[in-house]
Amino acid sequence: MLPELKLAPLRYVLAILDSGGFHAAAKQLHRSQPAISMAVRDLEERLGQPLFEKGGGKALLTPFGRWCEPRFRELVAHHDRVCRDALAIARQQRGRVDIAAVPSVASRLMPALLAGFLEAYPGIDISLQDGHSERVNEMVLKGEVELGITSLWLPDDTLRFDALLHDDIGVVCRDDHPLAQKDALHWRALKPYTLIRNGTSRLLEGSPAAELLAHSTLYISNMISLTAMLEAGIGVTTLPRLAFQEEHQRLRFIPLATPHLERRIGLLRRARQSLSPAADAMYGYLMAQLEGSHR
Amino acid sequence: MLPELKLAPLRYVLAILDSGGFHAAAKQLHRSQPAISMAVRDLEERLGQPLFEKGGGKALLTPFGRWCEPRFRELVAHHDRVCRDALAIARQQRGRVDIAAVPSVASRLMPALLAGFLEAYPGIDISLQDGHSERVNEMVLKGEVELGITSLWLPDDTLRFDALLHDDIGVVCRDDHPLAQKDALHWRALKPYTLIRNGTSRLLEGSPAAELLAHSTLYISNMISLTAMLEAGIGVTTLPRLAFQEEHQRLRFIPLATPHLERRIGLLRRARQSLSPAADAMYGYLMAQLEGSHR
DNA sequence: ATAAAATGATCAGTAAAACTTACCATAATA
DNA sequence: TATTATGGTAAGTTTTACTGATCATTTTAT
Repeated sequence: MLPELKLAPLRYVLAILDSGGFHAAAKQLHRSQPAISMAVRDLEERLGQPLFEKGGGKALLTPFGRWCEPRFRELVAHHDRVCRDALAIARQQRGRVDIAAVPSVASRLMPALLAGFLEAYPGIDISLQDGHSERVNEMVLKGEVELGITSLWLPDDTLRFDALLHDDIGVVCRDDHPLAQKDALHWRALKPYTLIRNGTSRLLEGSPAAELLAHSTLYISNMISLTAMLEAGIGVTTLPRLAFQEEHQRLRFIPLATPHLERRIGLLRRARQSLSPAADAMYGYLMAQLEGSHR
Repeated sequence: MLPELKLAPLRYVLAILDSGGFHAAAKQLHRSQPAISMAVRDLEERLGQPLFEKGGGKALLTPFGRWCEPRFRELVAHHDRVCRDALAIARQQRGRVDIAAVPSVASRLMPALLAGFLEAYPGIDISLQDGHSERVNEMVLKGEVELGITSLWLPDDTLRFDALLHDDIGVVCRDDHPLAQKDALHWRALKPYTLIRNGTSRLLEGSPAAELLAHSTLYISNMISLTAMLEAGIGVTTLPRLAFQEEHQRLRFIPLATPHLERRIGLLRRARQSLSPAADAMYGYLMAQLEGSHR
């Protein structure tokens, strides 16, 4: 029914018009002149009407050709636009990544990392949102973000986790607390004190130290509230080192030596789903930057 | 630099998405399945990114592929739109003709002709304007109209004239005028009477009757004014038969027998310029309708 | 007026592309 | 576990697009 107008002949026609003749167009397009003639003739046959006047020695458009010219230009321009945009995205010169990270990573690690990424990939837009690890997990799973930076939650065959760094668990208390002078702790050393649980406390689960959780009666999810509690000397808590905010001068972080606990922070992505070029750039960048640096 | 995205592979991709698989798309497109696979792979290589997920058995888009899909659809749709419109014009199902005609033809011949044309070519828009032959000539020459219907003015090698009909020159006078009873006239019979010249009077030039013009002191260009003058009995005039309005009951048309003068009415178009498909339809229609009918 | 140079068209042969048939590997289905 | 999907691969064929040589006209220059 509809003949297929290939783009090359359309370009030939436009080149003829722009350069003023078949020979000039041929040179411009690095083709032989008969190639141009034949392509134009084929195009005219498909359309059922000549585009160029046949008589004179010069290449002049017919009225039909004059009607066609602007549409051909638009169509070719449209093609080139789509082509250019697609390539820019494929080449990671443009695009967008949506990332989610646990708050500690988002606030402690990402600023420097994103600054470097923004410089390396100036055309890529980034959206970063934080959430606790469960929420990050869910966002990746639901496709709300392409990449998550989190501690591994539930190993899932629809998700893929690539470890980036290990983050030791420790105890945080005020500097005048009896524990504050220690260099390393055994979990039993915490038993006499009030333990404030927080969002990261479930990292203790499955270890001997889990016993502490059972005796804890205070749970604070918000990090700001938690540090306020600790600064008020109400109790102690456990935190991964990365989640410990060093700028609080009266708080101390003491590594938990026995059991040695750590969370594995890494990149989370859907397993059977490839990344967008922009996300792939981010993925590669993060892997390269954090490879070995904190392990 | 920019790779050329051929339209066929884009259609393949869309067909895969619409039909849900490579095999189904192949059947729908009347191609073999490997043809689809190879075209898609080639397209992916050109873009530098896969469009479909490789792992699973099903045809699922990558994020990059999801970005591409709507643009591919738009591009293909754009192509089809241009293609369809161009074909409609080429096939004379749509388009526009601008015509100019001398007033007599415009009012006496064109109504019936255009009615027929409108029926035969329902998609074609027509613009008809009238003007004296010199003006029609100029409009065709300047490209203001594609076709003129006029008596040949100056044979010009940039214009082409195709005769349609011969229009006899005669004398017009009131029914009580001495000449009104004659069947045919010799030019000298006019000498005693007041001759009113009009726009068609120069048709007498170059004939013996031209002598009459020298003695005429009244020139009326407007046909309504001219008939009013004739009805008032002020004088007589010469007119081609087609320009004589038979609905004026008190006016008579007497053919000029000696010299036998006629104007050749025909189609005027630019010589070295082909017609738009719509104008070509009009040209062919008019030639067919008037061929022989009035000659 | 004549020669020279330019225009686009034509034709045969060739290189490139797109496609088909046959077959393979893998994943979902019965 | 056999079956029937899926899509991928390879060799061979058809189709398309192109080149090089040549021609007919028209325009330009002498």
